[in-house]
Amino acid sequence: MTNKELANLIFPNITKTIEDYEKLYPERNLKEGAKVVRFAPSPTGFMHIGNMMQAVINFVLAKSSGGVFYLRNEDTDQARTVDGAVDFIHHVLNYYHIKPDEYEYQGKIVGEYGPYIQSERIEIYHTFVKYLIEIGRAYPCFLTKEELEEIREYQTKSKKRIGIYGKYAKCRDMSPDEAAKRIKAGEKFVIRFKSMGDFNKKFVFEDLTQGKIEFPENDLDVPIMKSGDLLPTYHFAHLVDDHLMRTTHVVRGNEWMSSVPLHYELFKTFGYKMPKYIHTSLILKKDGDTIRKISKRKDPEALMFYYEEKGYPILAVIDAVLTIANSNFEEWRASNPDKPFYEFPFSPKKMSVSGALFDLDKLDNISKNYISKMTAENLYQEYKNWALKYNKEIDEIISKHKEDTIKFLNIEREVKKPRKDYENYAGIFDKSWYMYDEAWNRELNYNLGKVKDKDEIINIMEEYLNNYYNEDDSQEEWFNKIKELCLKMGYQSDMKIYKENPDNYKGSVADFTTVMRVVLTTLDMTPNLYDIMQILGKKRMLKRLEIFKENY
RNA sequence: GGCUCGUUGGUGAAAUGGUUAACACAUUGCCCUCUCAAGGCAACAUUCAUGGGUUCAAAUCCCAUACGAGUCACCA
Repeated sequence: MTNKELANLIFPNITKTIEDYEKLYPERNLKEGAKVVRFAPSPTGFMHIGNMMQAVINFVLAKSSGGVFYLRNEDTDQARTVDGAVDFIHHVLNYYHIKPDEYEYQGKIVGEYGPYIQSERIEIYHTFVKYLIEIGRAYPCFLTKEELEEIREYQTKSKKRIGIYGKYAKCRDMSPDEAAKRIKAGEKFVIRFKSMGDFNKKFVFEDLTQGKIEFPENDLDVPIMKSGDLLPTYHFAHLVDDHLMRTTHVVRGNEWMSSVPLHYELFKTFGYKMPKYIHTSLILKKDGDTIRKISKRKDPEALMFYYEEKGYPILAVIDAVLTIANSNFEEWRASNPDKPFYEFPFSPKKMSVSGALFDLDKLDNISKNYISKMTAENLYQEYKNWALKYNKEIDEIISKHKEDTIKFLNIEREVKKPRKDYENYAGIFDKSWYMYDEAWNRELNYNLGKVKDKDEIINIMEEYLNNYYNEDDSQEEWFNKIKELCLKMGYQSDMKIYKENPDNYKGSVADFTTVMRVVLTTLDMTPNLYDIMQILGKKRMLKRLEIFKENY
């Protein structure tokens, strides 16, 4: 029996050849320098921040070069597939507006190079596997789990390199006749690649991020097709798909670096041009004193749910990711504050080689800046969208008081250096609840400062609200009146004079306004009091005073 | 254990043999100020994992050591 006959025995229904596919998926007709990239997650878990980084890098690479960004679903591990993972990937890409040009979802294929779901490409893989068997570069292997375990144990004990190579590749030189006999007898087998590499020889590989790296040649006979569902392994699918889909740049996690020798040999065997590689560093997490890989289980911020639930602006998350991904992004952003992120000239060489800690403080900072630059209307809309999804009570309140909410959000906003109060939408209500009467049915804790005497406080408030406050006053008039009353009641309105002789007064104008602020909001730290009073109006302020009388 | 990569402050990092080791975040202090936020001004690595070497000169080049990471599945 020949190899060809053996191949036919294993794949009796495969009639196409690899040349057929070559014609079916021709070279893409793109302008010089256009990059074809892919985001190829496996649905074995929910999309996390590391995936996000790759998606963003891919998107930037494609957009900035006039290329193609496609999404491929790597679902060859059927056993570990997680329900909802695929939906979530699409949701995230949509939510962040980093949509692929080509994809396949809910039965719809967009693009000429599909199917884009690996489990639907099984015939294609089989064609390529069949070809390898025909030319004698792949073979069925009948080693059982137990036998493999034995080999590994022996190798470990005798300090040999671990893996199926050389004399350990027991089925490598089996005659096609025997293989056929065992297949016909119903024995389980995988297809292994027959490596011709020499571990003692080296070759140089160039990674776009890390530069030239010297590797020993691959000499492992790695499985390329699994026994049960006959799906390809990652390595083989990578070869077939990235060749046929005409990928020019592969962005993938650093954990793939060590399979480069295998991939190199695979591409060489078929005579295909290898794509360029950008191996991204891991995202790490500081856990007490140790630094480790960020964990989906332990770190809520690892999963992309987190940022949406907290209500971080999408562009803030993307900027934070790019800040980690590329060391000169921050500088670029500083000089191009209004450009879309995908115009950033991403340079793989500027990627950090070692893993980076994902810094939530940095995200907060970026996010505060973004939110501070939104218009109040815009922020209200985003805030409402968030509340609609994650907090119905807040949604109800802010919808009912839309005008006041926008006014409040606008305090010290339309100025050159706006306030930076909020890092995400989830945090807004905690910093504005006191503006809503409905929210006052909580346990009240008045954060008073120097002046704590209840009668004195009531005295100040009544005097002020009844005889001084006028809602038509400008901020300057408002403050002059406060100073006037404050002097009259034994406080000092001039901070400099006060500081010279603090003992001569009941307090300063700051202590005086703190009383008002706390009665009206319970807090000693709020945005501009004048604006808050304007929004509240006299009637509600009097009501707040009543509440104070009852609760303090 | 084999292979590969890495190690600059609390964090992200710049510097690619040449005076005081950029910048940003965080932290702390001061100023401004009705509080806060913002802003302004400071402080924060006598030193670039450690030890040798090359050089007039090293965080930068070489060697060794230590430590860390990834990988070594019919998982991706």
